[in-house]
Amino acid sequence: MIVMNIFKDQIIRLLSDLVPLEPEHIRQDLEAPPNLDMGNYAFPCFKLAKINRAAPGKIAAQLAERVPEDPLLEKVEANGPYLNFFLNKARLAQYIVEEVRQQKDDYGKSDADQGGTVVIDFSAPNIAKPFGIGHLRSTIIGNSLYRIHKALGYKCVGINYIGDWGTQFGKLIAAYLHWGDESLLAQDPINHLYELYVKFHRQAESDPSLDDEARNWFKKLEDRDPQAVDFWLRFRDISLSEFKRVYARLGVKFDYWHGESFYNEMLDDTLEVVEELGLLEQSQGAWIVSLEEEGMPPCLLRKQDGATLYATRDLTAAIYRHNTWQFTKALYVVGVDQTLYFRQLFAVLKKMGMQWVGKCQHIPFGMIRFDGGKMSTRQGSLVFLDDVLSEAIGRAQEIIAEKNPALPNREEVARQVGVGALIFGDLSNDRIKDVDFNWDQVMDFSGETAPYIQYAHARICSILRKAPVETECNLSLLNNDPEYALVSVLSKFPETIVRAGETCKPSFIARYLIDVAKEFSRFYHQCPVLNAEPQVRGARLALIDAVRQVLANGLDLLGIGTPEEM
RNA sequence: GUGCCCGUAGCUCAGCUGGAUAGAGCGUUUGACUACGAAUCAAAAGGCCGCAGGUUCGAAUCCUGCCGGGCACGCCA
Repeated sequence: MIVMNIFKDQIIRLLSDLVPLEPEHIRQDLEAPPNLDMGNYAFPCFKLAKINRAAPGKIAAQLAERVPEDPLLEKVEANGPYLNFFLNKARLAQYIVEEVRQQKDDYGKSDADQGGTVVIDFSAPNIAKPFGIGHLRSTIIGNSLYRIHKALGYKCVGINYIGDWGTQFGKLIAAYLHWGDESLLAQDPINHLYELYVKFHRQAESDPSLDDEARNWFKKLEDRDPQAVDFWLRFRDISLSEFKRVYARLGVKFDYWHGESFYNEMLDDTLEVVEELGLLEQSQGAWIVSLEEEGMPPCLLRKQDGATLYATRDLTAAIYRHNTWQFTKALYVVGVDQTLYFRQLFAVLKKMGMQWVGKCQHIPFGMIRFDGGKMSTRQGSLVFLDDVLSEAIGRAQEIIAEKNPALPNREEVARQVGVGALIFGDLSNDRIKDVDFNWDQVMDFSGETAPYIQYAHARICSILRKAPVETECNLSLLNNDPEYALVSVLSKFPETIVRAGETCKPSFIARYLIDVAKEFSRFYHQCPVLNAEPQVRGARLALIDAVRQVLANGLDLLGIGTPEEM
C-alpha cells in the first residue's frame, strides 16, 4: 500500500461527486503543479469547460467553493483554470515519514512476485578486446534496470552475454601467430592482446589476405581444430579474469555468464528449425532469412564458408532464454547502433512463429565519443574503463585526504564515491543521448553528482550518530516550508521507481535523488536539528532518518554505494 | 541515396506522455563556516526551446517540410 494514494484517492472521490467525469478520467487529469506553493495536486478544468460551455477559470472557482472540507486537505483553491489541492501538511508528514521508517529498505518497492521474470542481457563485453568505457554504459544501465525491476516485484535474471565467439577470434589468432610474443602475453596479457588487435586492423587495410586468414582461423575454431581451440581458451581466460576484476570495482554482478560460445552446440538445431519452416534461402553463397516483406535487409545466418554469425547465436540465445525462464520481458541493453539489427532479429523470431517475441525489447543507448570522434577499438582510440575507474577513485582519495584525513575505511569509501560519480554521470542523462567523454566532467564532484547525494546522506548519518532517532515523536510538528518540501519529495519515490521501470530509464531515479538531496541541503541550512527545541528536534530526527533511507534506497537502485562518512 | 535518433542559457543537460511565469548543474559575479560536515547554502546575470508552416482553447512537447549533427543499411559484433 502506497500511502500517497490515500490522499490522491480521496481527492478523486471528492471530485467525482462534483464533476461529470469517471474517477479514472479524473485520476489521469490530476497533475502536479509546477511548484509547491500552488499545492500538491492540480485539476485542470479545460475539459469541463468544453462540456459545460463555460470558462475554465469560472468552473475552477465554482468547484473550489463546492469541495467539502476534509481532514486530509488543508485547502482547495482555484488558480486560473486550475483547481489546486493543498494537502494537510501535518497529516502528510505523519503518513510519509512513518511509512518510510517502517518499510525501511523496502520503501518505494512494489509487492514481491507480481510481475514474473525479466531477463536482462547487459554488459556483454567482447572478449577479444579490452574493456573500454564503451561497455560501461550497457553495464551500468543494465545493472540499474536489474535493480529497478527487482524493486518492482519482478524476478530478474541478469545475463552477461560475453562476446566470446566470432570472427574476431580468428583475427586475434592470426595476429598472434604473426606478431605475438609469449613473454609479453604472460606479463601484460590485456595490453598485448589489445596491441595485436589494433595491429591486425592496421595491417589488414593494406593486406586483405589477413582477413581471409582470420576467417579461416575462425572456421577452424568452429570445426574444433585443437590448435584454434587452444588459443581461444587461452585468450578467453585472460580476458575473463580481467573483466571480473573490473566488475568487482564497479560492484556489478550477473546471474549467468552465458556467452556466445555457450550456444555453439545448439546452433545447428536453430538453423534446422529455420530451414524446416521454409525461411532459409541461399543468396550469394550465404544462407539468409529474407525480410523483404518487412522492408528490411535480410538477416544472415550462415556465411559462404559455413561459419555462423552473431544473428545465428542471438536467435538461439533468445529461444533458449524463453524456454528456460518463460520471461515476461527480455531486455537487451545494447547501443543504438544495433537498432536495425534487433528489428531484424525480432522479425525473424516472429516469422518463426515465436509469439513471445513481443516481450523482447531492445533498450538502446547513445554512443560514447571521445574528442568528437567515435571511440574505436580497432583504431586504438580506446579509453580503458579500468583507467577511468582508477582516476575517479584517485580523485576521491585526494579530496578525502584534504577534507577528512581521519576517515576510517578510506579505500572503500573512495571507491564508492569515485565509482559512484562515474555511474551517476552516465545514468543521470537520458540513455538515448550520445555522450562526449570528458575527463573534467568525470572528475567534477560538485553540483548534480553522486557525491552530492552521498554527501547529504553522510551529513544525515553524522547528525544521527550524535542523536539517535527517538521512539516517540510528534511528526505533525513538521509543517514549515523546508520540512514540507522535503516530505513532499519523499512521497514521490514510489511513483518514480514505477516510471523508471516502465520506461527503462534509470535517469528518472537519478534526477529524483538530486531533488531529494537538494531539498535536504536547503532544509539543513535553514532548520537546525540538534539544537531545535525538544519536540521539534524529535520530529526532525525522524524526518532526516526518512530522507537518509530514501537516498540510500535510491542510490542502491542505481548501483551506487552510500558511505556513512566521506 | 534510404531509414532511425538527436537539436532547449557560453558549456553539459532536465522539462513527468499537450497545460500555469521554460528549469537545474558547471562556468561568471556577489554574499554565508565560533548552529548539526563549505564535496554545502543564498543571490545575480544568462533563452526567437535549430528554422518555417500546421493541428489545438493551449505546443519545447503532436504533424509536415527544410537546416545542422549522429547512427545504420549482406558475409563484424
